Amino acid sequence: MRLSTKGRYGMKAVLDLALHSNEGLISLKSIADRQEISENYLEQLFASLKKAGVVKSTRGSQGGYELGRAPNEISVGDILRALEGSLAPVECVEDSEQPACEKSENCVTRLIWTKIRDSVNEVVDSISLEQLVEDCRKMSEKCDYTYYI
Amino acid sequence: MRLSTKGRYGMKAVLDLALHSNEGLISLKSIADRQEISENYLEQLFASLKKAGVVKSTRGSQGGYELGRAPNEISVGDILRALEGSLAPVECVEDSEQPACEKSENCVTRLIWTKIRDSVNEVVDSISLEQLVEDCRKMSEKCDYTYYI
DNA sequence: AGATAACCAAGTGAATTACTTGGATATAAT
DNA sequence: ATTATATCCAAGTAATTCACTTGGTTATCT
Repeated sequence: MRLSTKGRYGMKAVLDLALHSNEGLISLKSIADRQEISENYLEQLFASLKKAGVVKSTRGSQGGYELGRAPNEISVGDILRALEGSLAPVECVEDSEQPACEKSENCVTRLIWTKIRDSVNEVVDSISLEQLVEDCRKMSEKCDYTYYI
Repeated sequence: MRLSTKGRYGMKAVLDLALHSNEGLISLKSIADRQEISENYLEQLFASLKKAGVVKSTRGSQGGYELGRAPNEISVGDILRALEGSLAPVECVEDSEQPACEKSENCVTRLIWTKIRDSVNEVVDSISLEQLVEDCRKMSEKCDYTYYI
């Protein structure tokens, strides 16, 4: 039941972006340097994030990324699902997936997987990026938020 | 965030065992046949389940497995954690793990992982094997519970 | 003695993960 | 114009993990 590095790195990267949003466009290189993540790998993650509308980009020199929406309109769930896909514990309860298997009507274990899926989604959807930024500021007032994420 | 086959197969197998518990000791072969899981693979899963006290075994001819405790004292969480290890989404919030990383005190994303972990554990600990058996009986009264799991 | 079934360790092919490599393209500064 | 800086994009790849299989040993009942 582990999150992959996509979810973990991506979460750190987007929070980093949010914390530096007052500085205008942020390059992946600067995020990569601060968070010690491969810049090329971050590119892949940001492609997914962009597709989901979590971030938007400006190309060329002095270009970079910014948040796609206001921080209070981006949830942890938006970020994680953009990177990890569905957060379902098994394939047969993926939100999109309709048919499941032919036994799904009489499947008791499926009820378990559904509850786990809903519970996880509820948690991650209840936390906004805005909240995280606030928490971060409270945690270390004189910190430059460079590493402490 | 997917469960591995250990968790999925193991869950099915233990429920199968519970549903057939009136028949005395149950061999892995019979579970393997009914649930269409490799018997040798089930052996590995049941080694973990036994270690956790979820099942107990009797060796030799006519031997087999039975539940280690009453069905109302076995939770889905007991079964899944026996098979999957901690259900934490990242290493740094594994229940056992103490040190995490040196930044954990000031780590905002860690709060997210903790909430996900707690939420998942809450769900799986709230469902007992007894409940599942009841649900199963209700679902198909005249079914022999062979496949519908 | 034979059959049955749990117990155990190690091996293995396939799939996935976590990247890297090597570009092309767009834009601003010089 | 040229250069530097960035995003964008498609493949490739080493390492790890997963999902088993293989080949036994040991215990118990008939």
